[in-house]
Amino acid sequence: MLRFHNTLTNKLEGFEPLTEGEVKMYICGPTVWNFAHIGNFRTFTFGDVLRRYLKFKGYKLTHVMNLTDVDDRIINESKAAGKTIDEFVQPFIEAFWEDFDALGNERPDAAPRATEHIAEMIEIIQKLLANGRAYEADGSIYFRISAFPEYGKLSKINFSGNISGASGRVDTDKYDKENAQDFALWKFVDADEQTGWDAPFGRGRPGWHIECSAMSMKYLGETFDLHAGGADLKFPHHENEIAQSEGATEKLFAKYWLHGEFLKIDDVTMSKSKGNFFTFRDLAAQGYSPLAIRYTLLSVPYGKQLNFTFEGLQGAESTTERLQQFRRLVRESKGADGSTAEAAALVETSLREFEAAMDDDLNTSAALAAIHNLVREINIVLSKDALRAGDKQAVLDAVEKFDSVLGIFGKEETVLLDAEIEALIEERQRARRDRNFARSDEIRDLLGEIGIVLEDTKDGVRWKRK
RNA sequence: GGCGGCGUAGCCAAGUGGUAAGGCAGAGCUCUGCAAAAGCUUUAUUCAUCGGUUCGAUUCCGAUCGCCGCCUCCA
Repeated sequence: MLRFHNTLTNKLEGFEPLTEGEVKMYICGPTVWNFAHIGNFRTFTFGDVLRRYLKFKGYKLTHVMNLTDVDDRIINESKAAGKTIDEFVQPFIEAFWEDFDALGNERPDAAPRATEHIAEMIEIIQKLLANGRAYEADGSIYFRISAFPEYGKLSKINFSGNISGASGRVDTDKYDKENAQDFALWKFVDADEQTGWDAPFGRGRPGWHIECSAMSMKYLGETFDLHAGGADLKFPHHENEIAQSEGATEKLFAKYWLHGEFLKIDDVTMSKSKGNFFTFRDLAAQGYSPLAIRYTLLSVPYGKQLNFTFEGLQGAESTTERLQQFRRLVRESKGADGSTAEAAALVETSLREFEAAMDDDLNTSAALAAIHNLVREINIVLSKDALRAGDKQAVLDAVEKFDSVLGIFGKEETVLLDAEIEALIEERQRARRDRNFARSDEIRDLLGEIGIVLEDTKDGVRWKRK
């Protein structure tokens, strides 16, 4: 039974979608004002594994992830650059998908942009104005928290007390709001302001949270199964989404809320001021493989903080190479026909443990352990030259299943020897037979220079690209 | 100040009231003309510290120390 930690109830709950066999899921996507960093991608990769595992479990899935392409920062920066929002944001959207794809993530079924859904946002705001849960003040339309008693049910923050006083961060005198916690749904702009949209209640631009309410409900319905995002979005973003959506529809917004925890670097929060801020592109430029980065992001369950270190990333590099090597060894094995009970049991155990781990709130650490155990055990069988043809297929099938969820084995290279490379390898073999080691080493070095690594095994020469 | 999480070998870490998964690094071995690569084996009497509950605690409770997050835009 698949279970998730639901932030809404703060419990591990069995997953029961609203409609049997179908899941509708929304994940908060990036704000495309800059290149996404690996912390962002931890969340999106978690979302990807969530997506893939739901499909693995046989659910018919609709998966939506938004792109936030309007907020104060984007507006200010695009103005400063003398560009329209579209012009400013476009390169970052392209870069985002490039990185997203390179990390082996599957694209969501829909990736709507906020600026293309202003009409839907306006509609929600109108409903809230009509039912008294929104009001105009101080050049904005605000959500009236006092009219939504359940406010705080996700983040468990108690607003009856002294947050404004204690935090010292909200200067209540500065606003004309009824309540310091009331948040903006819409901000009015002057008629001649370029960045603005006309609405029945006045020209303006949307607040920070309304977009996700509008887009999720448009594509998934007023009530849907799963809403996920980074832990930092819990409050205020997700809390406000709930307030706006449920405040407008009077219906449950999302049944399960999952939150991906933060990624730390050397035990410190990632931040530009500390100089420990890495984008995916930084790491790729340093020569780290997307596969190893993905493996690192998945090595710790999504609900726990992950401590990113270069030592760990280097280790992931070795680990993913080992996994690829394993699949290659199995693929190339030439055992007798038939199968053995032992090998079948190893595969069966590994698959069972893998699924049990993933069922347990996507415990990827334990799932990886199940895979590594199979790799080790089958390697032992392989070293005795005893992997039967039937078992070989079973192992390959298992690997394919694992990888349909985690995506850590990478693409299989089609091993096609260039005639030239093949000829050189043959020449080297002749030289070795003749004990002309000077020549054989020369050839090995030559191939090494063009990135071909030779491995002499008892079954002959194996080669791979470095 | 309020709320929440974490502290397990050199590093990344899973996990459980009954005696510590997995990966990396290290060490040894196999293979080999030598290498490289690969594979195997091995690596914590112990789970931040101090008390308590228990037949038994790393796991439950309390205290202490340290780290992280949210409360403000943020994955």
